[in-house]
Formats: sequence, C-alpha cells, structure tokens
Amino acid sequence: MQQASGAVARGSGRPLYREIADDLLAGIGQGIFPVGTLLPGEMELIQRYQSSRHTVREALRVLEDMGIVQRQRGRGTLVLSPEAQPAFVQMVKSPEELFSYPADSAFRVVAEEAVTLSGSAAQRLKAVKGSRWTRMSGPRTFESGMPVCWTDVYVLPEYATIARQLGGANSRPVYEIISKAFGEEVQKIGIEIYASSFDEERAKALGVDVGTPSLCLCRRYYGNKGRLFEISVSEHPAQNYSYSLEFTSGWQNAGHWSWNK
Amino acid sequence: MQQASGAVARGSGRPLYREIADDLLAGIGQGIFPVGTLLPGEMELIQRYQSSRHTVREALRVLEDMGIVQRQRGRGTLVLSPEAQPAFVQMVKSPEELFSYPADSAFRVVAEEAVTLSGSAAQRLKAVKGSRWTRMSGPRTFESGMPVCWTDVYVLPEYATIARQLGGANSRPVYEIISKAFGEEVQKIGIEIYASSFDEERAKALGVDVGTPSLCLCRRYYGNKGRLFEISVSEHPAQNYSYSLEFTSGWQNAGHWSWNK
DNA sequence: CACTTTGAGATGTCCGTACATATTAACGCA
DNA sequence: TGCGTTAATATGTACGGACATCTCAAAGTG
Repeated sequence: MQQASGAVARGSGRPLYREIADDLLAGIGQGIFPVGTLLPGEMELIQRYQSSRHTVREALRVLEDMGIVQRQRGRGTLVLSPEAQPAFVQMVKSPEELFSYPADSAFRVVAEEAVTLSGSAAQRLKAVKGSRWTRMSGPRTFESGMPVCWTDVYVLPEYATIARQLGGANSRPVYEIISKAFGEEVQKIGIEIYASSFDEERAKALGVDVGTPSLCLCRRYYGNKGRLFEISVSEHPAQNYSYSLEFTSGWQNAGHWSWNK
Repeated sequence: MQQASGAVARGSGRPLYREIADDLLAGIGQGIFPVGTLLPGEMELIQRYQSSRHTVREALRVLEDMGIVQRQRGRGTLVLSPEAQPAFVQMVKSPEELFSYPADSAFRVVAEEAVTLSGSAAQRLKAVKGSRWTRMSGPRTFESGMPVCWTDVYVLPEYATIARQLGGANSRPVYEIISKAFGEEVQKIGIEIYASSFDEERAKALGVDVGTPSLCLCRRYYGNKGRLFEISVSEHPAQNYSYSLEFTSGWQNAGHWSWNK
C-alpha cells in the first residue's frame, strides 16, 4: 500500500505525476481526503511534493479522467469517489444504436391525444404523477407490412406539433425530430426492459395471437438541463426480437463534454 | 465550417487550444489528414499555429480523449477516426451491477452435465458449434423460497470444479468465483435480452403456471485474451422482473488504462 | 547478405513564469 | 437587514526551456 499524501519516490522508473496521482489516490482511499471534500490546492500540492505546477496538474488530470475527482475553476478539486473504479462501459456512437430498429421500418401514428398520468401510469413510466403529455400510438412495420412492434410515444405538450410530421409513415426516431426542431440535446437515456404479452387490441393491430409473449422496451429521453422530454414504450413480438448489449472494461471519462458553458 | 489546418482565430473568447483542436478536426474530416496517417509533428504544428508546444499538446490531448487520434512516443500522432463521435456511455462499477439480482437470493444447482453444443444451441448462445461445456442448472430463489429465476450456467470444462463450490446454496455470481479461483479477468460482457414463456418443467420448478411470460437474459463473459469462458442464461417470471439501463452523453476515453505496461 | 550500431525525429516528462477567469466570502453601504 | 463591491484564492490558459525515451530508418560492420 502506498503511503498517503507525503513525499513520493523519484527515479522509480515511473513518471512523477503518476506517483503523485497514486499517492493522492491512496490518501483518498484512506479517508485523509474524504469524498465530498476539496483536495488541497495546487500550490499546496506543489510544496508537499516539491514539484512543479505542471506535474501536479498532470496528476490531477489523471484522477479526473478516472472519475475520481472533479475540478472546477475558482473552486477547487472535489473528491467524487473513494477509489479507482475499473468500470465496464458500453459505448454507442449515437442514440440511434440503442434502438436496433430495422432501417426499412416505419412508425405510423393511428392515435394522438393529450393525457394526464395517473398514479399507476406514472409509476410504470417512471414519470411524475399528474404530469401532462401528448401520446401518439401506432404500429411500426416493415415496408412489406410485416409488424415490428407497437409503440406509444409520450412527448411534452409543447412538442406535440411534431405529430404533424409523423402524420405519414416516418422512419426517423422521434427523439431525433424533436432534437433538431426544438434544439433539445439528448443528455441521458434511460432504458427499461420487461416481458409481457399482447392484449387483444394490439394483437389485432399487429396480426399476432392474443397472449403472444412480448418484449417491452421503455425509453426515457432527458434533454437540456436533464429535463425529461420524451418517453417511448415499444412492445415487440417475442419471437422476432431480442436486445443485445456489450460491455468492455475501461474507465469513465468525465472530460471535455462539460467544457462548453 | 472551419477552415482546415491554417491560422486560427485568437481572442475569439474560446481557448486557443480548443480552436486548434477544432481546426485539426476539420482537417481530418476534410481528408487533409486521412484516417490511418500521421498528423504533422508537434514542432510543425507549433509553427503552423504560431503557438507553444504546451498549447499544441493540449489540443492534441483533446483529440485523443475524444478517440479521434492515438499518440505514440517516438512515432507520432495517428488519425483513428474521421469525426468527433459524441457517444453515450453506460458505466457500472463492477460486473455485479449488470445482474440486478437481489442480494439475499441464492443459486441451487440441481443438475450438472457435460454438453456439446448442437447447431441450434450454439446459435442461441452465440457460441461455437461443437464446443464442449459443463452446464449447471437450477433455480435461484430468495431465502424465503420464493423463486427469482431459472438459470443455466455454461462454463469451460476446465472450470467445472467450481461446481463443487456451488454444491450448496451460493449467492455469489459464478463469474466471480471463476475469476478469483482461476485468475480470469473479465474483459468483456455481452448481454442479450429476449422474451419467452415457461415450459412445463421449469414452471413446475419455480411454482408458476405453464406459459407464464418470461424475460430471458443471456450473458456471455470474456476473460483473458478475449476468450469466452462462461455463458449464463436466466429466465425470469415477467411480472417480477425488469432490466434497467442508463446512458449518459460523453466521449470515449482511450486514455489511462493503457498506460501501464 | 544479415546483423548491429548510430542518429534523427517524434512524443513523454518536468521545470519555470505570467496572466485570465471563476468562485466565494468578507466588506461596505444604503 | 439586504445587496452590490471588493479582495483573496482557486483553477484555466499560455508562454518559455530542457532533457528523457521510444521508434524507425539509415549507416556501418562482420
């Protein structure tokens, strides 16, 4: 185990900034720098390690890239997490890859109405009870007419005008249309997956038997300032659909996306 | 669109290293610096942008953190990707979080046998046809006896000895036991989710009705050198189980995990 | 020809300095 | 008391220099 927050070995073959980063990490792990508090300032660390500001900042950058600390100009270096956390990350290039929808399928809206979420509906959608949404429902089908799934899309009432764009067959995801039309940048996506079976109405619409097992995907889209602006619930016939994920060992990067004010 | 690879605006309110990074990015996007080639050296970039090495390196670091370029001492800066790829990443602290298994549940092995995968079984598990595995099957239940799911675990024959450790009730994940006992470090985890319904045998074992909708999770664990060493398939009663994910906007970090030799 | 050595060029590490800007708390004033 | 101002402090940006280490190719050597 490393000694915490004192002098570090020089000429150990490892870069000095790495030694400093490890030492700070040990200090955080041992509670010398508790989570939620600020690390000593750069000037103090320079004295403590008898190093230069450049080297100290390099060490702090390592910790930041590992998600251990968060740096903020004018405030200091906040300790976020007690230890180096090797993590499993899944990366997709765009939210579209979270869909796994066939490219040649289209969503056809057959019903649009304003809804106020009751308690049970709000719980199922993980939304606020009593909140108001505009719901658009319909099947997603291949060009050939073969059904892909039944979809309920809930959007904020102020975005209900997109229903006009969805009037005809549309293959683009709803979140993408909203994002471009209203400047909502998707910051977070929540996905919940569960199994169910088709009720009579939907089974009829998709041309499958009543009671057919189904895979349901509920996706929640959070935009600017973390505001929930869209919820979509899709119900797929089980035999035609599965959902795949892949996680790779790595570290989180708290990095550059937050640099823009 | 930015001009590519010439002088950049100073005093634009944005940091100079960001301007340089954007300019290089534009150059990469326009094919001035094709993917697979090396970017101009730091000294040349210093002259081109009339800046200091520190600033140029800061710009290159931004591109590296975004996964656009890869830097290598003694060689140069390699262009990996043509454009900035905003990505959605999901992070979990350990593979355990991928389970969502209740902590007070236990897996009880009721059958263990050597199997050779037929074509259909291999396709379903996404494993190699004809490969040999040791399969352990049984229910996972709460301490109270209430069923959580039915699980089939496939492990490499050389790891079959862990069945001894699983003889009694065991709440620890199988991958964790293998990891500790045999030194397999989990590098990648693949998950596939689909819906089904319980057949007679399993319905009886779990005490649910035949035909009850179920949610199936197939997990594949890849260890050292990317070798598939465990597959687990769990079938959950639909009404008791759902699977949640969350993705946050960010960038990939090609960074510090590779620093250790 | 095969192998070793050398050297140029590239990035990595580390030191110094100065000024800019955001944050926060203390201060002064109405 | 309430609010705007100011000052101290923190990190961010940018400049300069020096030496270390790695890579690759060219030159040298047997």
